[in-house]
Amino acid sequence: MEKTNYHHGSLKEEMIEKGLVLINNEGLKGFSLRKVAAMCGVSHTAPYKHFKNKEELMEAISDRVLQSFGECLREAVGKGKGSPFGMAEAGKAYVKFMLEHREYFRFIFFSECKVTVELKEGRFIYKSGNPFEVFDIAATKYLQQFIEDRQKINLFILSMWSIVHGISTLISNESFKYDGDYEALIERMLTLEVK
Amino acid sequence: MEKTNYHHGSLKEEMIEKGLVLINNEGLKGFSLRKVAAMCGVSHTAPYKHFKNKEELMEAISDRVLQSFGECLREAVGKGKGSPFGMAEAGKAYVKFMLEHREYFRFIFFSECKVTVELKEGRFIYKSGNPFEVFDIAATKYLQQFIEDRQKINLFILSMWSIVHGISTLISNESFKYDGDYEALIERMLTLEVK
DNA sequence: CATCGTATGTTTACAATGTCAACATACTTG
DNA sequence: CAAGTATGTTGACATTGTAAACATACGATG
Repeated sequence: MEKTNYHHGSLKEEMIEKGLVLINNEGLKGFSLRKVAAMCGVSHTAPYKHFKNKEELMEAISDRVLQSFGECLREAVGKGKGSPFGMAEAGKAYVKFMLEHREYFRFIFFSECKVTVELKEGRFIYKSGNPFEVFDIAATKYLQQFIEDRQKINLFILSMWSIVHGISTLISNESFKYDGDYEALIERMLTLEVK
Repeated sequence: MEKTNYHHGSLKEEMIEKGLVLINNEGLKGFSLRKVAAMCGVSHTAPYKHFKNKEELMEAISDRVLQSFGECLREAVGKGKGSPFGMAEAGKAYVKFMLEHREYFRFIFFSECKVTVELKEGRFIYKSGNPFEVFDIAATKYLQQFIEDRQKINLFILSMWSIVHGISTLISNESFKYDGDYEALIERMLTLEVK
């Protein structure tokens, strides 16, 4: 349908899609606005009609990744119905996403990061869709059956997030390497913690 | 002693020192080889006589940071003599270092990272001085008294590293914020986990 | 339907950065 | 002292982000 070539038609969307491809191929370091523009067959300043600057493009891409990240997590927790280890399921899904999409994981957390959670006056504050959400959900769904102390639950949630985010960060950063199956290792780590 | 100005005398060392200053002042994003060179009052290519490239300079700076990081950790674990919570002490020290040197922490882990640990054939492999070392030390010092299963100890060590690295990463990255005292929060998180 | 304003692209230019090559200076060692 | 080497400088270039000025096409309006 596009003959005229001058107006691209859906550059904003394609910038995001090609951006995802570039991240996959060249990682965080290789990512540049000009490369993405070139991949879209467009001049290097065209993107500025759709994004204020590079950071805004990166945020748009991050949002896209975070969306599918969130979907993976919600689905994983949805499966484990009533199991007391709903938290562990959430944690495993978190790490699994990183294992299957290392560059995406690095991108959302190692570049300008939009994932923000606040613990304020004893309550977690975050935007819906934030990957953290899955732990909060799992906690309300399972953990409250065993623990009533709200503060203790918060600590547990935060610990779970920390541990899975920690190991994910270490692995995706190549700071930690393992000669076995990562998922099995995580499984053991998490059930050890939950005991 | 330096009159002649042409030969700096100790540029390599000063590049590292001024690099640390720059990281403190402008963080990871503001760090550039040319800026550090300028801070040393030297042309922008002079550093290439001492460092192969920017990355090598960053590694030298990282090494310097890792050294003081390691000292903090070893000291912290050294203090808690015989306490079963030696691991928690190590963990608290890890996070404390991040809290007191956020930009350094970000630098060593978010740029070209030299911190590498391998779990191979049931044993941790890492270079001496690696911040991970403190957990291994604490484990041999305290944990072995309570747990004999080597694999379980490994999982515990890895979990401890993950949780403190995770929360450190989240905080230094501003992904997690808390309206109270961070150190107290960590304390509660770790003792909750150790239980 | 013609026109004009606006959305969307292009060209050109510039500054910051990493890096290389050619050259300059000073230290050191025989 | 002379020569060679270590250390600095100058100048150049490619890559990148970004801004300004200009070009084109789409769509609403008369």
